[in-house]
Amino acid sequence: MPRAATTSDPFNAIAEPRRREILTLLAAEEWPVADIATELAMGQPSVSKHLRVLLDVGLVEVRREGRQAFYRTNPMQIKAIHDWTSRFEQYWTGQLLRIKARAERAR
Amino acid sequence: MPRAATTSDPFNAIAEPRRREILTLLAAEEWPVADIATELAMGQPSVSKHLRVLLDVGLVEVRREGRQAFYRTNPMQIKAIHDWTSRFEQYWTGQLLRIKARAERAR
DNA sequence: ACAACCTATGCCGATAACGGAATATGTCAA
DNA sequence: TTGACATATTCCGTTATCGGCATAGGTTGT
Repeated sequence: MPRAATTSDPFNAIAEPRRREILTLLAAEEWPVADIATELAMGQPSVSKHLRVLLDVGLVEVRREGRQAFYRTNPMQIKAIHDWTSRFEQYWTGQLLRIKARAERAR
Repeated sequence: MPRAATTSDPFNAIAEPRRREILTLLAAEEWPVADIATELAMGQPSVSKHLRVLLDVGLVEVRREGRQAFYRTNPMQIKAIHDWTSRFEQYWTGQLLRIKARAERAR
């Protein structure tokens, strides 16, 4: 059995490097599909398919205007992933403090 | 072409729900393989395979002692993912502020 | 209505991923 | 050495995923 569908799990949607590129691009402002394809050197159908996945998990939003579709990142969904990783924050700060202390003992 | 191998991309390794469970369990303290399997109700070979993936991308570390292998989460690698999501932080805080402002205007 | 345009979807072949069962590797104790 | 124990790997069948190409939908302008 393969993993949970990309269309239902934000973590899985993020797993694809191309989709992370798209999210980064669309973070600051909305982009039409064709421009995304040009900017990231991808085929238009490929971009549309990735956007479809990102849309299904709520990582992007669309605004349709005539025959164009403007996509933009929905940061709140990325916050969900950020929050999950934050649960480990106490451990890596502890680790960083130990590394720092060791460095100071060494000099 | 499928996506980048789980063994080379931390984001991809994290995409599997079972592996996230393992990481959460191993965050506070190290665990031997058999205990992980019992705790999470998974088969031992399955756990070993997931740990292998997590080890390859550096998300866990091992300490071998006799015939046991104690695994623990390596928080620094999770920090890498955390850092990527942080690039979007300015956008979701902005979004939260707008929601808050709208709520206050409404009451 | 027709053509140009932008975007979405369907089909294809190749590939990686998963779980489960069996088995291999390695370690300890008698 | 032999057997019990802990973990790792291999094999197998099933399924999701990706890119590329062709094409379908929907919109605008003539």
